[in-house]
Amino acid sequence: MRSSKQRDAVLKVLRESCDHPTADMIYERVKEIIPNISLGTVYRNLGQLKDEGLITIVESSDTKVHYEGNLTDHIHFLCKSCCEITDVFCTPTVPAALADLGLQVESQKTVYYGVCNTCRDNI
Amino acid sequence: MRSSKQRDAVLKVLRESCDHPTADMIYERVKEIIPNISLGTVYRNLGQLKDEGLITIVESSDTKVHYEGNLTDHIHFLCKSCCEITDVFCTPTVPAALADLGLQVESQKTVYYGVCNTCRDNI
DNA sequence: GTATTTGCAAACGTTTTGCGGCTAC
DNA sequence: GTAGCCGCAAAACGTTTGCAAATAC
Repeated sequence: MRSSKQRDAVLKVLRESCDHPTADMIYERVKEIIPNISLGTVYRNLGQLKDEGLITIVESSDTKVHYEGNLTDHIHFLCKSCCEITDVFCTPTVPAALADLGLQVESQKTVYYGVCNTCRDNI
Repeated sequence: MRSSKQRDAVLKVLRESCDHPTADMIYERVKEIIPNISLGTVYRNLGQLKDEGLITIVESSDTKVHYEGNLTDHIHFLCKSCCEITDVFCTPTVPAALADLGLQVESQKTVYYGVCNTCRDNI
């Protein structure tokens, strides 16, 4: 992967974003640095950065894909009403930490990542 | 919400699916019950069933939306390789339960649901 | 010099929507 | 009878891709 100012700008924007922006939100922000960047370039770079493990995708129930530039270990609080995701940095007892923030947990969903047995056998 | 055989069929298919099908997967399965159902109807009913809380959306990193008809409390194991989601029903120590299934956890992501402070103030 | 990246625009796949006819109640 | 639902098809939306020019090394 060669260096490019477009990719640097996309990564910089994502590192400085504490929300979980979609591709077009990132596009709008990157345009402030490189006004003539194209949306296709943003998508291509997001894909490459993801493949390199420099950014992650936030699992969402949205049609749009949400990106995350903060790789620090943390969990997400998702508002049922506005769907906004609040980052919560890990503490021994997460629900207690959320309660301190005034956030009342109604339900939770946990996703564990790894390689399933079928795939492991095929590699 | 009035009853309709189309919506009943969509719900039945989802209740009997242990994978986490997308709208067009559901469409294909419902067509076996109601051959002339249209894709638009499937989408409309999925939206209504979701609004009624009878089904949920699986948070995914996909462009397509995945649906879930199993409302029993459980967590998801997502394969990094094939992206397939395995349901794991709750046990006191989840990673141990996964180890018993031969699934090695590399990382995890937890999402808590509720209503954020801003939304609570606006209601 | 060449392999990678870019901007642009067209193509693609998923989801939503408008419409006239049908159905449940 | 009428409000809600349907099938159909077109539109809308997010994302991907092909191409010729520009760029990094």
